[in-house]
Formats: sequence, C-alpha cells, structure tokens
Amino acid sequence: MAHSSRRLSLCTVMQSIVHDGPISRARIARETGLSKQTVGEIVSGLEIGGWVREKGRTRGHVGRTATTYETVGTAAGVVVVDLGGTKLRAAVADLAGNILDDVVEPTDPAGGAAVARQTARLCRVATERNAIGWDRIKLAIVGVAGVPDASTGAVRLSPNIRGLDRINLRSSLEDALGVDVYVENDVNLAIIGEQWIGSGAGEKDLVFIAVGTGIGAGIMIGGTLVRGAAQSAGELGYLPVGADPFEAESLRTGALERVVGTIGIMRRYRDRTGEEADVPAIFDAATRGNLAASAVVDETASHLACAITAVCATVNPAKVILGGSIGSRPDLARRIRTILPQCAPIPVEVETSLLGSYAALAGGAAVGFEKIHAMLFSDGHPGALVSLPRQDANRFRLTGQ
Amino acid sequence: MAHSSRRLSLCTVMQSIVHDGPISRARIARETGLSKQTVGEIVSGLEIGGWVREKGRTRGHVGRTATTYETVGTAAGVVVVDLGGTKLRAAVADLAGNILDDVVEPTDPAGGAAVARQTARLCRVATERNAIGWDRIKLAIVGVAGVPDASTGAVRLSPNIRGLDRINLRSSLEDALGVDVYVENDVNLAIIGEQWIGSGAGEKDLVFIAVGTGIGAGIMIGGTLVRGAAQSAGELGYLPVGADPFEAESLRTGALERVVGTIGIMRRYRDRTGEEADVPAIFDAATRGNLAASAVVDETASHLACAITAVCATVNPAKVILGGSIGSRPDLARRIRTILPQCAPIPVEVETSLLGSYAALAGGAAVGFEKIHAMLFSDGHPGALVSLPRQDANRFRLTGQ
DNA sequence: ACTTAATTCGTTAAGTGAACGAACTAATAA
DNA sequence: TTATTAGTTCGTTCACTTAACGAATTAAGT
Repeated sequence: MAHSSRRLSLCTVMQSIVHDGPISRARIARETGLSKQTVGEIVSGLEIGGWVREKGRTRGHVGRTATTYETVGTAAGVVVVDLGGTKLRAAVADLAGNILDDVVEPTDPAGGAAVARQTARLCRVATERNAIGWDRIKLAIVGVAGVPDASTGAVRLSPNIRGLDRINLRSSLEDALGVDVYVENDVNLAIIGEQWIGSGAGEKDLVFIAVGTGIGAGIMIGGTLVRGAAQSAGELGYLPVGADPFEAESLRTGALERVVGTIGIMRRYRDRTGEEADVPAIFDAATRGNLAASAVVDETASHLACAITAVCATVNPAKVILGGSIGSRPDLARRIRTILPQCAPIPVEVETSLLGSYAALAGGAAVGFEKIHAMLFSDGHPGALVSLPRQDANRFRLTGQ
Repeated sequence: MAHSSRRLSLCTVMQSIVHDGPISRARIARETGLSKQTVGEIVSGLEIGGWVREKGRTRGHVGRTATTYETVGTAAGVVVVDLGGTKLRAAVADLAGNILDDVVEPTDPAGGAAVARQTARLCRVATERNAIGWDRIKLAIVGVAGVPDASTGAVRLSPNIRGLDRINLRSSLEDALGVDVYVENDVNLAIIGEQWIGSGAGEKDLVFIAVGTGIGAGIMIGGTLVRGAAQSAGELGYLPVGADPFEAESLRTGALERVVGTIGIMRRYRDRTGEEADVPAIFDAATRGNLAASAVVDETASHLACAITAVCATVNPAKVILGGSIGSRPDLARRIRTILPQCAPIPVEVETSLLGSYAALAGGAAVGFEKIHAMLFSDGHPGALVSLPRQDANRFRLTGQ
C-alpha cells in the first residue's frame, strides 16, 4: 500500500470541519493532533478542490484572529428516496449532512417499471427544488419495503408495491439517473435515521420495530446494522408469539404477524364483537373507552411485549423504538410500557419513533453521507472515515408528516 | 498521530508470516504489495526482536533459493482458563496461535477466593507443562459462567461457583499472576472458539446455544460478538417460549429455562411418570424407546426449536451450534432438526458443538491471540490487526473431553 | 493615549521516518 | 550460457514534525 497516511489526515481534517465548523486551522491542529503545517496544507488543498471555504474570522480573544473554514454543502450531494406503498418521497442531503427540502407524491399504483420511472423523475425534482445541480449528485440511496437482492437488483417480498420483484430496480435507476444507486430495506434505514437524529440518538444497541400491515424490525448492534446471513434479520413476524408456531398458517404468515398485523387486529376485533372496523377505528374506540376495542388493543400490546422480550433476551438493546402506522401510536407504546415489566426481566426503554415517516429518509441521508465522504476523501481506505455530524430532527417535525 | 504507517506494514508482514509461514521475504512482498526492500527491513527487525526466525530455504524452482521465515511460537504466549462449575482447565496458547497441552482439575468447591488461588496456581502449572517460561506470558484470558462486571471485576449470576460475585476475580488474578487478566463469559468464548476452529468455521453469523443446568447463548454477528447494552445478550432462558412469560416464576427463572433446563426436564418427566430420574437417564431411556422419556425429549426439542425460531427471526444466523451438557447430545440435535422446519420459515443449520468442552478454551486462545498481537505489533492502532491463522481442531478431539 | 508584553495564527525552513523504484549482485534450474 | 528469482544498496519522494519567526490582536502598565 502506497502512502495512505495522507488519506487518513485528510479525513481527520474534513471530519473536524464538518463536525465543528466553522473552525480555524489552528484549532483543527489542536484537536486532531496534527501539526499546523500539515493542517494548513490539507485545508488549502480542500479549498482549491472546492470542498471547504473561508467563512469568517474569530474575534474577541487574545492573540491574532484566525480565519475559519466551513464545508461547502453544495459541493456534492446525495439524493435520498423513501419508496413506500402509498407515498414516494425524495430529498437531497448535502456534503455537510444537511437534509434539504423533500418532495412527496402518491406512489404510482401501476408498480414495477412505472414506479422506477416515477422515482427517477422525483429525484430530479428534489434536486431542482433545492437549487443543487444534478452534476453535484454523486449517488442515490433508496429505501423500500422488502428485501433488496444485491445480485439481481430486484426487491423480494415487497407486499405493497406490485412487480418490484420482476424488475432490476437498482440498474434501471442507475440507467435513468447516471449515478450509483443503493437500494436498502426501509426499516433498516429507519433505525439508522433514528440512531442519528431520532429517538435512538447516541445509543449503539437499538431495535426499531415497524408495526403496520406487517411487522418487521431493523436491528443495530454496536452501531452496526444487522442484516443476517440471508438478509432476513428482523423478520419479527415469524417470532413464535401470539399463535401456535406449528400451524401451517403461522409458518406461512408468521405467528406474530397473524395476531398483531392489520389483518390480525381486525380479525380479533371481529371475533369479539361481530363487527367490522379498521385499525384506526379500533384504536380510537379503545381511547374512548370501548371495552372490546380496549381488550383488543391490550392484547396487541401484550403480544408485542412478548415479542420485545424475545428480542431483548437475544440481543439486549438499550432501547426499542416503535414505528409504522400502528406502532407509532403513543397509546400503544404506553400500554406496552405498562405490560412489559410483567414479562421482561431485562429492562429496556420503549419509545415511539421521533422521526415518524421521515425516519427512513434520515437514515438514507446518513448512509449517503458516509458513502459520499468515503468516495470523495477516504477512497475506501479502512480506518479513514468521516463520521456523521450532529444534526437535529427539528426540520422534520416542522414539515409535518 | 506520528508515523503510523510502519505499524501497519509491520502488522501486515507479521500477519503474512503467521498465516502462511514458513514464507520467504520475496513472497511476503508479492502477497502484501509492499516492496522487497521494506519487507526486508521489517523482517530483519522482527528477527532481531526474536519474534520470527529462519526456518529453511525454498527448493526445486527456477532462480535463486530463498530463506524462509516462521513465527517463534515460544517468543510470547497467553494463558487461557476455562473456569467451570465442576472443572477448571488451563492451557497456554503461543504467538503462532497454537494451543499447547492443557491441564484439568476439579474446581475447588469452596468457591470465591479459593477458586481464584486455584486458578492462578493452575496457570503456572500449564506453563511449566509446556516448557514456556512464565516471563513469556503476556496476559491471561479467563472464561467463566456468569456475567463479568468490567467495573467491579466481579462475576454476577454465576450459579455454579459460590462467591464469585463477592471477590474481584480480575484484580486478584492480576495480583497473583502479574499480567493483565481478561474475564469473559464462557459461552461468549465458546462461540468465538467454534467460529475459529469449530462447527462455525468461516461463518460470520452464528449462535452458540448452551443447554445445561441453565440456558444461554453466545451470539456472533458479522464476526463480532454481541454483548448487549447491559451485557445481557444471549440470555435465552428468558425467551417467552414453553411457559407463560407473565407468571412470576417465568419472570424470575425465565420461561424457557423453566422447561428446558435440567430442573425443567426432570420435572416434566416426573409429571408424566411419577418417577425421579436425572437428565442423562431420561435421554438414555428415550434412546432405548421408553415412550414417556421420548415424549419428554421431543417436548424439549420442540421448545428449543421455537427458541431457535425466535433467535433466527431476530438475527438470522447461518448456523446454530448446540453445546452444554444437554445441548451437545447428538440425538437432541437430530430431533430438533426434524421439528425445526415445522415452525421456522427461515432455514438455518443446526449442529452440535465440534469442540465440546474445549470450545471456551479455544475461544480464549483466539481472543488472547488477537490481544497479544495487538499489544506487541499494532499497539492498539486501529486498522493494523493480525487476524487469526487457520488451525485445526484435531488436538481437542484427540485429547478427549 | 501610547507603549510594551503576552498570546495566538499561520508560514517558512530544516530534518526525520518510511516507503518506493531502479540498479545491482547472488544463486539456481533449464 | 540464459532465464529467473532472491535479496541488497542507493537515491528519491512523500508526509509529517519541530523550530523559528512575522503578523495580528488583546491586556496591562505608565
């Protein structure tokens, strides 16, 4: 290996500017341990390359004032997509780790190639909306419900979007956009987003459980995503909880999914009352004090508490974050927190998602940030990494869901 | 950071010699990509330091013959201990990754400080037995049933050895031995051992389930051990399987442990037959065709299949390795393999431990190898690592259990 | 108000450690 | 003898460091 130390120093300096910028060269030297000269060389290199620029000068302290430098956010960016069954959302994240304004559309119900075309178009729209030239976009991160197959580029087990398993989503997007495209499971992106700027900020061992039509989880251990030997980690629908796992139906749908998925909740309500109601209606009825609805919700909470117990006995996360259309209801989380100590001997925090429907987008931005910095500065060299800067999640809460 | 590149090159060369030795300098240069000249400098440094030595010369090929170099195993070593409830075992692992002959004693039933003294003594005995001077021992790795607390040095939840939670095992061993001591959970070491030279060789996502008096697991994801936020990962006894997890007894002992632990199996046999029998007797009776015993064993296998399903739904390992006094019985594994496809939609291999009661020792040797090379050559520098060489497990099978 | 001291920033210069390519010597098979 | 591989020596380049110094600023003293 030829001289890789410069790469490392370069990343160290870039890291310092991204995290603590605007920052003076002298302070970079102090904080990184590099000498002033080395820092000076590297910073002028970065300035010539257009990656950083002078921001201003320090004031009000003894000694000579210093020029401060900051990242040029618009120097490069990634486009981030959350491709859901009903909504398609795209945003741009810049080199500084800022997530710019997002655009949303209903997902094309035609599915397959139509959705791929729609996605490519929305990526362009998102960049135009943020006055960042398409030539600055270096790659795209796409979150999608289902299991992306790295070899075929298709997305398996995607229940809400038709025909995603019959096209090569990755290569069709790469052709349409002209940049590298990374397709990732949306729940995996969600846990990354929550760990970066959401409910799991700072924690290294987290589980994000998405409860909706189905149930799935993103698992992060020691700051690293768990994918599993066959990309099937977090398929909590198959937990042997809530129904007999040896029944054929459990083997097909998953024992837990049979009882806490949308269909399972509606069935349990119908069995109790003889009436048909959708999930939001059942939860609303429970809130209003309807006994049968309340029992159904409690039952759901109880099954989920068992599921959380199983997950905690296995990987012992510091926190479990609940999301998805059903999981993100605060009343469900409250009931789970009440029940959990009765079956889980190992304590764990349970919270609803802070980022809501923006979790996957934030996670995609995080992944994109790391990939783009690796591409531009560390060049795949291990050990040289620019880690995520601290950001806040306020943007999302203002924008609404 | 001052010149860290030499550290990296040093580790690369050492890695090459440990893995592929005896090896010539020219081949090291070819395989590492370093220049012949740099390799020459580093190798002569290593030779002067006594870490490697000339082994012989290449023969039978065109061109000048080359001198080959190999690791000097006895240059440094670690002492490895498996501290169990009934047996105390110690061995020495050398710099080349060889595990030398081990010594065994029954564990002192007095527990606590007496066991610590016994352990320290057996460490000395193990080194004498292998003609390696104690001054060459750089550190000790101790595997123990229970949860080592890094801050206090005590071992919590150690059911089989009395008083380990009331002494500082780590510091008392460090005082007695004069080297750094690392205390680790025995199941965690077992999975590391199995991944290195046992049933899980080559796999990156593995679970080792020890079924005996209690039930616990070591989990490895992406080649890294999963410890959990409160060091409680792998406490599978608490899985909500086999008994109602909301009963007080389940909360205390663990739902799964109630039914598949030694006590649970004996109770289930007593409930069926009215007779008292220990676990080996029950398994032997089942093998001989006794219906009640066979039903108890099948029940056990069925509960364990559910447990495996739960673990696989969460982390999706490529393989589950069964160990412990009950788990290592091949007939149990066979029954589990029969039942598993009926409740686990995600396929997984199930095998019994190849290393048997030597798994933790092998894991300790692996941890010790990595630590000693980090200490001697990479000096804690990230990126510079000497990885484990390929070894075979034959030593253990010859020695017997 | 003006001078002086202390402090900090950033540059220039000189020196060291590490790696490389090129040229060379050495040893061996064909 | 020739081709090939091993290993050494030499000179160069790269990256980083320490040291010294000029420039800019605040703090303090007169």
